[in-house]
Amino acid sequence: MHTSCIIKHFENYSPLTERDRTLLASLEKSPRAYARNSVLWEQGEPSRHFYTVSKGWAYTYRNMHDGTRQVLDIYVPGDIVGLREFAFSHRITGLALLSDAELCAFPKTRLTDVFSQSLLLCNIFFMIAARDQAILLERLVNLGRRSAREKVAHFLVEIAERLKKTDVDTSGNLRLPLPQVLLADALGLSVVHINRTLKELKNDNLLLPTNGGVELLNIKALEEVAGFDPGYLEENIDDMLDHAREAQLRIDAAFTNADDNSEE
Amino acid sequence: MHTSCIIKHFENYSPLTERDRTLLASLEKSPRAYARNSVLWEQGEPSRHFYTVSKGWAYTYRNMHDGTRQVLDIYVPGDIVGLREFAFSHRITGLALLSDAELCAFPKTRLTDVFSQSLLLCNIFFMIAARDQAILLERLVNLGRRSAREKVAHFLVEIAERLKKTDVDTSGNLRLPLPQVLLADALGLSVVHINRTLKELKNDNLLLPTNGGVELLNIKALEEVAGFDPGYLEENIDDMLDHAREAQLRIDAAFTNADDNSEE
DNA sequence: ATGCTTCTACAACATAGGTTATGGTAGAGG
DNA sequence: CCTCTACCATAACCTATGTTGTAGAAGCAT
Repeated sequence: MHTSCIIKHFENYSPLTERDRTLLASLEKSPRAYARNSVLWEQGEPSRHFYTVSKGWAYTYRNMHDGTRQVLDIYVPGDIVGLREFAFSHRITGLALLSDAELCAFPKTRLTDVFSQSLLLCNIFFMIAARDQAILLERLVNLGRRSAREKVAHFLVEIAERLKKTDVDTSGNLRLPLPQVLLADALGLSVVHINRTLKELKNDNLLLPTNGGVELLNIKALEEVAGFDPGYLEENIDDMLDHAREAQLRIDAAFTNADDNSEE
Repeated sequence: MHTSCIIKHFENYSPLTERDRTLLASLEKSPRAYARNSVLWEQGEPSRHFYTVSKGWAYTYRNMHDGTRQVLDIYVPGDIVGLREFAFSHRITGLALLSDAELCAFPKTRLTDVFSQSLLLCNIFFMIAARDQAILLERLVNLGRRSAREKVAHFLVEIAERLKKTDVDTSGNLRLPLPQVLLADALGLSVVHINRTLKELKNDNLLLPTNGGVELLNIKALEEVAGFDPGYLEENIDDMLDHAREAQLRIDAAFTNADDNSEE
């Protein structure tokens, strides 16, 4: 039996009890493979499932009326996709793949069941949502108040940083499978200008545009260029999770107590 | 005794049981008044509380190294502030006021307690987080792929739309207390260009820059200019909440059962 | 009133980034 | 092998928006 990708992901945050693990596994259908450039859904379609990315790269986007598009976020292995549609019956963004990938679907409605059965998992889900927000926030800053050069550097560095929490190999030079059109649509720039900017950064020996992607040569220096401050990726959650774990124990105790009594 | 502002806010989403109401009220200290331009916190400070806005306007921002700043979101009465720091021990953005205001604080740590005691409230909190994300997403699109004119129109219209769900009077012309510097910092433009753009929109009879704010004269036409699609503000959540309510009933039943037995 | 400060207004000039166009390369598929 | 399709590269030219600077109006403290 394969190791569930969502369990692996959650154990990045906190050790899980056997019960939590069973619970998580229960809401996961087996992973499914998709080809590069597949569109998993378009904006407007009904949204009934979340997905976890177990292999490969994905991105969400929004098509504009004038034919342009905005890329909103990139997903790497271990990320959860679609959480933000919790409050919506329809997809508010499209999802497509940057590489061949494997994703696991699980139904939205079962999320509340999980909440009811494990306080710890409920808290972790909430934290993941908070982290997603922090990333979007930083992306906002990026679009609003940085030059093209800084934008590109910051975007690349952030993704490199996120990859570190993954089982993707990040030793040596890192190659990100991000074509220049995608960078343009993510950063609100034109492809031409992305190209100009990459050339500049290449001349400074910071990166190397390769076919269909970018190879990072000097992450440290890129962080410098970007004015990158990793604070928004470093959650500090142990307090909260301890609290949740204790509360869970109290609940369990109450239940067991009642059960014991009723069995006497 | 005053009506809790957070209860009012939550009842926008769903009717609450008496128990839910008590629970919510329990985590709320009484509202406190703050003066216009107060800074409630700076980025980097420890974050121990959430706030609900019961009166007035607030905004979050991020100061950049080069002295510029990015305004990230505006808050109107009924909004919850600080949820995104759930996963962080420190503030990742600053919070300041646009007008005299009243806010209620409640401690972060108690949120997990609420989660454990009411599935419905837990779900509503999650939905609010999802909605916040949807708003940030739209703001991203705004910054990435729209002209100054569209940006301004979209931003103003969105806020007008959000005000409708509030007990603020939205009949007649709406005056938003947003100075031009704030618009600039929110939309990634210079004050001068904001000024130019407002002048244009004023010539088209769409709005009227008033002292320290903007009066909207023709929201319909502004929506046209912005290409505004309100979908991202219209959650569809009844399914999820029904589900949560049922699950809560099942849990309660199990508990009561056990209790009854133990008291026999 | 007097002077602060904050916000608005507008002009002249500068530039980052957009647009259009053309050509190149590498892989995918018949 | 040839064609198609992605993606990349570079050039010439254009414009939306930024920068700097100056000035006036409105609110606020003394």
